[in-house]
Amino acid sequence: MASETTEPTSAKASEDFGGLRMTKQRQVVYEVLADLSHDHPTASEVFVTAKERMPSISLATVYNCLETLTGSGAIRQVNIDREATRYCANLQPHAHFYCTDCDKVFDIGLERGADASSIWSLPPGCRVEEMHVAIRGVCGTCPKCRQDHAA
Amino acid sequence: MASETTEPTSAKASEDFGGLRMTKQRQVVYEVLADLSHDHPTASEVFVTAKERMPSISLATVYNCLETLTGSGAIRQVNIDREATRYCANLQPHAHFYCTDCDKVFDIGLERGADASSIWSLPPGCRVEEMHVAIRGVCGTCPKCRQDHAA
DNA sequence: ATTATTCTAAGAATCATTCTAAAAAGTGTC
DNA sequence: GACACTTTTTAGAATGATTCTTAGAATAAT
Repeated sequence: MASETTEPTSAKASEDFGGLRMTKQRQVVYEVLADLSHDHPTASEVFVTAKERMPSISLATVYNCLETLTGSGAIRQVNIDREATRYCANLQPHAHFYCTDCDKVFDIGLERGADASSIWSLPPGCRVEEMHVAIRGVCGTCPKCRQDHAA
Repeated sequence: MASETTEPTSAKASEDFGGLRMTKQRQVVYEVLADLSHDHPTASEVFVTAKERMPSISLATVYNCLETLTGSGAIRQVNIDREATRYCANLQPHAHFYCTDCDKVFDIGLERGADASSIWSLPPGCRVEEMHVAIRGVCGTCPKCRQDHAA
């Protein structure tokens, strides 16, 4: 697949994402997501913004790209209940807080030194691959909350 | 079931579930779920078993009942990614472990004394209503998983 | 007993997502 | 640069879990 002799050919941004081919569409989708990451956009929302930057792109392609990027570990899926899957370019371990009032999703970091899996009494022999923490609640004053997490 | 001493009107099992009317269908759905709770059945799976006990029941009614019971806090929803919602009669705080190998869902209890929400640095002023923890991995306990480990 | 309210049943509708088939783009080879 | 080959994109159809709708049944209130 990826022949790495010397690379005077086309610059391969693909190497950043586990050897997958970095097409223009994937680039656009990734950039849109990185830009909108705080909003945790759905596939449709990514599509809207991606289309502004590349009018020819299709929804199916956005789905394909999001799946490929997720598979390569470049982005993460966020599922809150059974609502449309949202996507997130934040790769740090974090939880998601869904405000039932303003309908927004916020990233919640770990307390320093905390280990999210150690509090669960997992049976011996089982191997954890992924952990998704979704917290529902009310964020209080929504504008304030948004400010607090804008960083 | 409900052994009230003096009750002029009809006995209300409803009082057990936050004042909602305990119809026969809701009763059946709840009992099915309590019986199958370890399996974390989907609505369709609940429907199959409920239909054995009450052949006239419809899928839409099972959905309605599950929603009502969830709303009253008698049962809980379990969502793993965007797969069909599963239901669970275990009301203790617990996480769900989804084995990607054997496709089963297990309840995972908290380590004693642990507090699931204290490890997250939640912004001040926000109120947590619910917390869903989904862990993906390989359970290593089922025959299939043990076989895969050996291989 | 009569009326009002809530619940159930069956099927249609919805909507996010996946699939399909064909065209397009990229890759490697001469 | 033209050729065969693989991967990706596109557009629309298909899928499947869930929700909606409407009429009729059951239950509660008057």
